Amino acid sequence: MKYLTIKEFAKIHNVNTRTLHYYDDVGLFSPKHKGENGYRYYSYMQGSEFEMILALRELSMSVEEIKTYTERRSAEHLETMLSNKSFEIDEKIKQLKQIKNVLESKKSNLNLIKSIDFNTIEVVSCKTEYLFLTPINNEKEVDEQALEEVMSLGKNGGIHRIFNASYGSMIPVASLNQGLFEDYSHYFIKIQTSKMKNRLFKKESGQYLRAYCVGEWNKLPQTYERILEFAKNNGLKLSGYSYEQGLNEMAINEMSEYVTEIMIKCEKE
Amino acid sequence: MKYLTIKEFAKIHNVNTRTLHYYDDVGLFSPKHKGENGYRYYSYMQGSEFEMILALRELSMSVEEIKTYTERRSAEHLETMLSNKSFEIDEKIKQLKQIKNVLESKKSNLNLIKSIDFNTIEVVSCKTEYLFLTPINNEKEVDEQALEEVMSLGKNGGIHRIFNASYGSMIPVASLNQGLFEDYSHYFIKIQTSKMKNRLFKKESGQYLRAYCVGEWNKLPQTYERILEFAKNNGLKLSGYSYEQGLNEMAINEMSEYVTEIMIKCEKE
DNA sequence: TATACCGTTACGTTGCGTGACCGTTG
DNA sequence: ACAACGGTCACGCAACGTAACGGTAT
Repeated sequence: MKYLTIKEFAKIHNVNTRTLHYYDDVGLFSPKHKGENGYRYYSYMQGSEFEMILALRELSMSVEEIKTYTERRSAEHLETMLSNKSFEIDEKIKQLKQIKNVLESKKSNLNLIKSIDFNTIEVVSCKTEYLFLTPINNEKEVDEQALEEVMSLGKNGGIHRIFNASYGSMIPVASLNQGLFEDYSHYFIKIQTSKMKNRLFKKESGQYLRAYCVGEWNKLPQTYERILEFAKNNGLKLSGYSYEQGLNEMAINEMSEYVTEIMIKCEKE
Repeated sequence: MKYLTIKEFAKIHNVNTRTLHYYDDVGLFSPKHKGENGYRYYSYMQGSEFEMILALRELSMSVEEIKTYTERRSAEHLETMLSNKSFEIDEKIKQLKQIKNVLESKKSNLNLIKSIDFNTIEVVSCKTEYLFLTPINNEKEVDEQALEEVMSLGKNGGIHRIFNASYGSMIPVASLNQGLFEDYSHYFIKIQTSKMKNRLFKKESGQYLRAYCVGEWNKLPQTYERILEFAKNNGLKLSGYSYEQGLNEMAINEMSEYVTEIMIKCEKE
């Protein structure tokens, strides 16, 4: 039988020779023969075993895991492992698609922002949303348990985070009416899920007044004044909270370009 | 404004505080404020930036890459990056699907093997296959260039390897007819691609005699004798090469269970 | 005062990449 | 004699995890 030197074998399988050294050292994959000179000689046939190892590596199995598998080789063992991996691949694909969705939505958001006239105040209709709230400035504690649950929700898809969440803050309309434009009562995280509704704050569907504020936080009071005037002129009754949300933090370098979206529930009087 | 301590922030985003320390150290992501006591205070609003970083991390971008991006923030920059990442995700998904196919085929192979009667010799029809050959025991060199090309082929899918390849060896029928059952002339790697056909060895489609050999290599000569007798008794003319291939290396612990599949082109005389 | 936080070292981990240095092979 | 291999150290890398030790907030 003809043997391949380490370099030949490495080239065929497109890995660094160091990888073969390493796998030999840790006992994951060793050459069929070692010469008296200490040289490693690989059989051509070892290729399929090695490619299998590389495939498992590609599925981000650790060397240790792959090793324990190869050491207890058997048909059933292999079969269950293959099934598990198949399943995991599907999960991973789901996860990637989810992240892709997030990125795509960020992208379309960017385009949306381009076309917005930040001076216009409009009334738009919104669907119901669910928010995880953190109260500010009072004795109430964060609902730790709810937070746990929100986190564990994501785990269903192998993701234990809330990539797509948007973050914002709320001011009660009552405060606005008193001119207290910085009386923030809560921070919120928007949760996009159909489950767990009962443990989250429900942002009602309906008509919302929408305005924008460009620049630093200190420009917000002026915007609120404009909003209140607009509501008055158009016979709109505001209720609930004002929801503030940054739109483009990821696309700007200076706070002067920062765009805040403000939404407040309203009704015709 | 209310700030979150490092632990609170870490909990919300489901990371270790050390990660936040680290990101602060390397300048990727720092708290909005530092107290006189040196404490890190994160603003709630930093959440969406941080989640973005986590999303990019999930796409296996290095900290350095993410950093260079966040440092040169701009709408176009963000947009092209998002587009690139979207594309890469699709590639990654393709790759995962490919690996999954490999695993699935290994699995069905396992089941097939279970149901095979290794004593029967049969004539079956095969499709054309393309093999990358390495000559044994003669002056001819490996076709380095062809190997390069085979390797680079895979790169089209982001994969630069040939996971699903099966490996085997060949004996000329002429040698078999002379009783030279160990006169191996080539090793082969089966390439499953439609491209590059002209640089690869073509294993013709047609009728093939198929036999199995269970156990060590030294059992092969006996199998070849049975094959030759079978061919004689059935008026079959063998031609070309005998193709030997291991079927279950990954599922066994002892060579005594090793199954070799032997295929030889044949025609009715 | 207790204890649960915070901070800063600092060492360990995985899976190799990249030498350095020296012996072998053709 | 030569280059081009091979071998064995051995150090370095990312991206943190996990203490260890001591200060701070409540």
